[in-house]
Amino acid sequence: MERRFIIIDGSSLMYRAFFALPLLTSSEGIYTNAIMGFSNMLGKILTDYKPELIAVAFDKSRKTFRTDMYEAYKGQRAKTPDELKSQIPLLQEFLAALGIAFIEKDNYEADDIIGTLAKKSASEGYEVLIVTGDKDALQLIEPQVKVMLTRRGIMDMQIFDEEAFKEKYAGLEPKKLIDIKALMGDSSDNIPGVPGIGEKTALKLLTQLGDLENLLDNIDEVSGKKLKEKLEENKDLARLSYKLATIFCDVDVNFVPDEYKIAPDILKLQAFCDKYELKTVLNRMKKIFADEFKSDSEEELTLDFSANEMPQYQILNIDNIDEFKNDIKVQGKCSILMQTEGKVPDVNIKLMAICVSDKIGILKDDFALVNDILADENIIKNVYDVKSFYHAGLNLAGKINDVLLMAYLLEPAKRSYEMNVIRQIAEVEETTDYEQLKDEEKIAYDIQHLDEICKTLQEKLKDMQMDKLYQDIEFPLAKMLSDMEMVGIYINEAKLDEMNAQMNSELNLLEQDIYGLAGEMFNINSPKQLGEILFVKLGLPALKKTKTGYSTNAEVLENLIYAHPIISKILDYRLLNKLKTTYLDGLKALINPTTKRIHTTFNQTVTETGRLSSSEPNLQNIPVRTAEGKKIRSLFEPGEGYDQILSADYSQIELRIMAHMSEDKHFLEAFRNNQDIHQATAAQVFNVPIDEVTPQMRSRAKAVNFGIIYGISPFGLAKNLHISPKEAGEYIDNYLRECSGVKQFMEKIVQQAHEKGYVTTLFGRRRYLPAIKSRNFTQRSLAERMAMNTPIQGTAADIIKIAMNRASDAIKKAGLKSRILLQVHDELVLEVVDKEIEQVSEILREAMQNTAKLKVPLTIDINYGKNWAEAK
DNA sequence: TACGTCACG
DNA sequence: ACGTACGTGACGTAC
Repeated sequence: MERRFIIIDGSSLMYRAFFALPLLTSSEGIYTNAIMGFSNMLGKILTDYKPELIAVAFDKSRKTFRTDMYEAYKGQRAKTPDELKSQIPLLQEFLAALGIAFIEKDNYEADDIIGTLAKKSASEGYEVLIVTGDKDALQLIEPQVKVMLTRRGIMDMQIFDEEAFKEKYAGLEPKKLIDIKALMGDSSDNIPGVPGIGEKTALKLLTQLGDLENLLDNIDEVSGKKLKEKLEENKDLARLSYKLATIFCDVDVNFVPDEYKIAPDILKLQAFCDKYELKTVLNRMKKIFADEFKSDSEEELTLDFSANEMPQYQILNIDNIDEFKNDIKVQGKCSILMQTEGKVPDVNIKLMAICVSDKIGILKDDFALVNDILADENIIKNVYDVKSFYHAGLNLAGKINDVLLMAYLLEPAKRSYEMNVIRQIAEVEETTDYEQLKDEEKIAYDIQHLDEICKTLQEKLKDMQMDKLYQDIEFPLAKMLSDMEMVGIYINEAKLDEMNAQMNSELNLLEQDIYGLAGEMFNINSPKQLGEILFVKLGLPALKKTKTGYSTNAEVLENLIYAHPIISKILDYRLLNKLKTTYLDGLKALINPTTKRIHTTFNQTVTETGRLSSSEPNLQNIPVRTAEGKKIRSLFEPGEGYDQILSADYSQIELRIMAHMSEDKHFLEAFRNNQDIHQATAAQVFNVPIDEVTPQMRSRAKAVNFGIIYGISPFGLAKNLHISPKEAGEYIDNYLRECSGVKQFMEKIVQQAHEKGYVTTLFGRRRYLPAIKSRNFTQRSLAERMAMNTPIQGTAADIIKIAMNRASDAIKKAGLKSRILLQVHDELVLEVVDKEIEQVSEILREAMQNTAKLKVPLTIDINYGKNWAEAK
């Protein structure tokens, strides 16, 4: 057995747990959310790591509460320090019942105790895992000491060993965290650091000169005059910071293994949980310590499990699978769930559950046993997230009900569609404390009601007339998206590296120029520091404020461009820095080492309008508008065996949909005659012949057309055109008077939203807008603009989704090698071979232009070239 | 975690 | 008097 010692930072984890959960109270009014969160975390660690020894360290001073956090806390009444402190005795009581050592020492922080214990136990051969929410502890990492950090909330953990640390901190050793802190400081720990040095500079200096002492001895070697001065002036402060940042590993605590063995006392635990009404905590702990408790009190244990209605399941294998399959064939349907691991295109199945009638089976390794069931087109399958099945290489046939996609269509405004959310959408009650279950139990629990959930969701879809939307659009699209994701897109890494080096040197020059013009070093990336420099030190006029300070966005800066030479440098710096960090660094990190391609995720259940979104990386916002940006786009090239990147994009699809829906006669006519729509609009609203429309008139008309799509308002248009709201209002009035069809349509759609509470697309996709009844002007106005925009944006999304399905089928049917790689809302991007270009173009025209029979034609433009930038 | 900023349609 | 153009995702800073 492994000798594993887990040391928990009680202070920081209580604090995290306190914030992660809503404020809970027992009926006697005692706060219990921190203890609840803490016990969840403890339970998970005990189950996952089964440590031999465990200890919880605490700050004796208990000054573990930063006022800034709870003041900023939103969504409910702010939590107070007293509410946290009152839960500390509960934690002590809880740990005493579990027989877990609780250590605190006068004048020492939890970190110091942890450091000391880690050092001593490691030297006696223990594998140490420190669990904390405080990054400081990373300096304690050694070959035998790892640190587990909580990220968001408390249950999301990340383990750091030496390697992981180096990856995060520019290859530096964990011990160097102290040197980093000594330079950059830490406001939350009251470590001053050297003013003007942030993480970026600290890492650069330490990579160059090793450690703080060596750096302070060799300040000459540092580049940048200002930086040198700063270091020179603040030597003592840096040394003091170093001391403050160092965790003291020589506290007077002895490491006696026996003191840290876990010795739970069932009666005490029961009394504790009864007193504070922590039933789920008791159940969880009983399950974990089932063996210990069995000998003591058999009865308690049976009582315990009757509290939860857990499904019974069997582990399936070659010997018992046939009976299961027989049942499925007789029923003609089954439910299948799985858990996967790995990233596209290397996805493996971790766990699979299969359910027929009330029988639940779990497969742990030989997943191929059910391949014939999956491929049987006579068997209906209920699943969750069909795209992940395709990712795992499974061949699915027969009617597939994906509860994820169905739930999204029913309620597209949900932030997530975990199974518990879907149960709620299907109005199926949860009969257990779901979050407390282990993986295997969760999947068994999820699958037992899947058929019932599915039936409800299907009925709802049918009632709302969205069953076709599921069957004809969203479900087939999942396969298409999976194919695109797995194929990925090739990016020229050598060119990317070259561009990165080039941008780095340009950024360094700009940085120096900016520091020179400002007269000091500061963090250009910090809007706060930048605002201070521009509007206080340099005394430039502050034109706009944000809720936290001065606004420094591009619009503000452009207005100041003649006021000071620093402004244009900052704009250039921002542009280049954005391109480098988001695109060059961001894309490089996501190149798959095996395929050398980038595999984005197309999210099918994110937007409220029905659009797709793309993430990790987002390939729907690759630069195109500036010359510098186009260089990034030019990195995307056809992969091996392909000749060109081809782009097919809809021309003015949203305005065409608006024309169709509103039946405005001017728009219908302009599109039917294939006119330049903005020019035609200008002629109409400015009442001039079409060939007398000036470029300015056209660009104003264009802005108004955009405004119409977004849900027009004088303020928005005024801002966009840099005119007064009054003047903008006149434009709008004029426009709506001339285009009365548009006006009627917009009024009708807002009225419909009021009456029904939702708006729909041409294909029946629905978006609820409850705020439309709000008495708050801002919220109601926003809902009204959404009511106008969603049918247009959403219909465009429906149309391109259908087109993708059709195009993909046609390409497959024609047996072509060319393939679709990306969708960018109104554009499809393909890699093609030269000899197929004509045929592919023909297929795309047919698939995209004839998707929907609108009252105006839908047209596409096709372009191709040696890279994505040239396919324009 | 929240905010500001900026990339795209 | 109020105070916004619609829909996204990623990065960096500061809290």
